[in-house]
Amino acid sequence: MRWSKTLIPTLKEIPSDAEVPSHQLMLRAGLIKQLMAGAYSYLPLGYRALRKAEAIVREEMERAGAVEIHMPALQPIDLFERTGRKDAFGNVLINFEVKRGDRKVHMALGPTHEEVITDLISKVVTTYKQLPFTLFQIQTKFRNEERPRFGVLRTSEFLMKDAYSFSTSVEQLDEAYDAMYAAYCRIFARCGLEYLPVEAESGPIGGDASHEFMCPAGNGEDEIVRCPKCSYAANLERADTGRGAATIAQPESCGDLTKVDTPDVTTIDQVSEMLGCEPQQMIKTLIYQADDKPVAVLIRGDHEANEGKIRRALGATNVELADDATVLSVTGAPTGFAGPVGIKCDIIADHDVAQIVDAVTGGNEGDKHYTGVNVGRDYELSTTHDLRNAGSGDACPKCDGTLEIVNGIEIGHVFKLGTKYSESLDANYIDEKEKKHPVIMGCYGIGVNRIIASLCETKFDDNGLVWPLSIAPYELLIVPLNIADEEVMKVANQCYDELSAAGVDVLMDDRKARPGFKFKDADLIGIPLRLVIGGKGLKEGNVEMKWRTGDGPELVPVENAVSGVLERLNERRAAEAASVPE
RNA sequence: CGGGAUGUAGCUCAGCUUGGUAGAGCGCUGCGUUCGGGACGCAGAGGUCGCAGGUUCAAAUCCUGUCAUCCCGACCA
Repeated sequence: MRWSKTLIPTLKEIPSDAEVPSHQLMLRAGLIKQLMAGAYSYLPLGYRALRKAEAIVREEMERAGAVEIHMPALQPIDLFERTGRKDAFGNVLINFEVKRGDRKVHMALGPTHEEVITDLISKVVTTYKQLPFTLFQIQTKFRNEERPRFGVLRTSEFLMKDAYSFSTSVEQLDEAYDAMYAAYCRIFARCGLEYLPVEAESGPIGGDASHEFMCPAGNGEDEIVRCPKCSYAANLERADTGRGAATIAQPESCGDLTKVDTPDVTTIDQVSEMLGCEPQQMIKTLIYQADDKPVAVLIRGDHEANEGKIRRALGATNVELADDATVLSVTGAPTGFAGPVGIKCDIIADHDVAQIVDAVTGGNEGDKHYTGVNVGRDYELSTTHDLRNAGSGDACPKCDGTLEIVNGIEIGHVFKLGTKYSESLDANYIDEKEKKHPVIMGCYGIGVNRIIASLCETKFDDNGLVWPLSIAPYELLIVPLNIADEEVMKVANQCYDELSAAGVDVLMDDRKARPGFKFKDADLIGIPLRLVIGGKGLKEGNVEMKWRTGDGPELVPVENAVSGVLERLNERRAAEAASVPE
């Protein structure tokens, strides 16, 4: 492609409404242009990069045995009503009514396709002989994000690869899951991304039923807990701590249990300020409704409760904070004054709670708190659990290391769904004995735009983008320094023709511009290899080659220009391929 | 949905406090000189100052409303 024939509107200055690196660079390098919050046009360079990522995703899906299909983005709303996800999605689901003759049709723009594909399967699969298989598609998804942000990192319309596996047994599901997991590792490695598979909250199936693939990045919206010493990594929701159950005994010396007045003071911060104590001296008492049974959950004041852990510790299927009426009936006080002393329901506590000597808790009476609360004397515990979010400094659950928290961008997610959708949408098969079973499903998503955005967010320097060869919009940039010089243009055109014919993605900067101008743009758009053809070099019979991040240019005789480029590109391709796991 | 900020030329911004002919740099067009890391000169084009009301003889500037964008938080199958 000749620069003069395409559209690459580079910007010298940083647009004022871009804050994170990927947003700034994608705008400056002319990859994208905003239409509205959360919706961007992809310009030629951006779209080429996106399509290269898409091609890699497609290749690896097929290599893993998945088969491509294409489903409608328009979906009837009743599918979401049948799975209960119309309410679950809430405002995120873009849905509307359209008129057709004298009736109205209520439809949604697909935020994902579990419903549609399960409905499809329910209509075409009848017997175990058809299973297992995995289908995938690469398609635009729509989600009404409450707050789109960070340029292309979080948008209301985005390109997603979504795959779904259909199995008759857990073993088949595991096989499909492992194949997708391996394919994801290859995809992100081929895309030149740093990635980290982390354990994720897996819902009712439990076990290692869900992994998120994260790209570590300071501006990532997700928090990852990981151990620098071993390979343990999990998202904040899911991360275990290496703490064991506490020994539960009344402290040897402790103060008296005292009830104090704390009018209208309900939060940890307010109480600690009024009573002059630290939050870690306090016990947060949260009243949860666990499958319709109220339970008091004790967490140290400075910690955050983790509902997934609470649910697992209680063996409950559903856990949510209790309403005010329940709180009143259990504690005898309005919300904000709950405490373990004399409470009228079961109590479970986090490990750290049992260690607190002379704790401050709610008084189970309006406008009252207790001080000097001690386990064994003022309330009883039989054991303790891990009920809170892990934090930086906690012990690793897998080794003797110390956990740290890093931010990341979620670029992929693999998930063992089980029969949630097949049951609600009647996707069944019959086994050898003609017995009917719901199909066992898995789902596997990749945000294709996020591959590009994550690269832009993590691979750049002061001068601009630094693409890996595999995703770069063009592999080679030919820069004739003076387009008025016939000899220069002759060589440039010849290289362009021959390299294009050899299958190289070539961009030639044929603009009438001064060399410095072209070099700046070349760095900004970050094409990996640069071939500079100038009058000075040609006099000596040379052209120049330079990698985007390499040291100064390398002189190569004109006659070796084409073969030199091909050699270098092949070497780089091989080097990039070498980092891809089997 | 709560909190904060910003809307003036394609981009970055000044002008607003104290109302009185709409500005700069970059970019763009033409001509000329240049030509190895965002050149220079000359001549130009380009803006209903986000939008709508109001106050005023007069509003980019003051007031009210509204819309949009960005940031923080809540939310995120």
